[in-house]
Amino acid sequence: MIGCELTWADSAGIIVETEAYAAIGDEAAHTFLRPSARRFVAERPAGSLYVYLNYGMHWLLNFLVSGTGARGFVLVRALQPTKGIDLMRTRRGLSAERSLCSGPGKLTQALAIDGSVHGKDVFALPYARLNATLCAAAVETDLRVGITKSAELEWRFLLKGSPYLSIPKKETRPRAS
DNA sequence: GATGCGATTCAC
DNA sequence: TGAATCGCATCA
Repeated sequence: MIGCELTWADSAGIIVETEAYAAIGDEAAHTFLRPSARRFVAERPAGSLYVYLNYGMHWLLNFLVSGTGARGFVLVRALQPTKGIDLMRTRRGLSAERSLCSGPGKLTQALAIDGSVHGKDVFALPYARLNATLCAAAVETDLRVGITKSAELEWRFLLKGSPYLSIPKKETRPRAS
């Protein structure tokens, strides 16, 4: 999904950062502890939006996805704003384009996404659209952010070199001698 | 019912 | 570094 443009009503952005959460065996995923999340995976089609309130204040946007034999969620963590940027500035209460969508809670605020769309099929929403814009996006992986369980998995995906990431890739720089 | 804990963000 | 703030799971 890195490099795809997410259009949401009046605003849009290119997805530059995501994280994967597996429905089975991933201790950091909601499915690991929550029956409601497991039911969601079992009952809904791929493309369903899983939107939940984090820390009591931030809406986080996930897509239910289906792979070869495995299902799970893709958390959208950062966008490069492309449309409705002034609208985003108003919703975010700041002007720096770099900061409008550089975090999972920031981008939902910028796009005005909240729990009212939880469970909806993104392909059935008239005002939502997901389309590829980059044919050969350079994708890097990194450890997931803010995770304590199953923390060793490199399931964060980044558009290489993008200035719109929530956090830059943790570099394994060669030790100075 | 009470308690604890986050897939975060922002100000100090 | 800490506060804001709420849904869900767990336990009494």
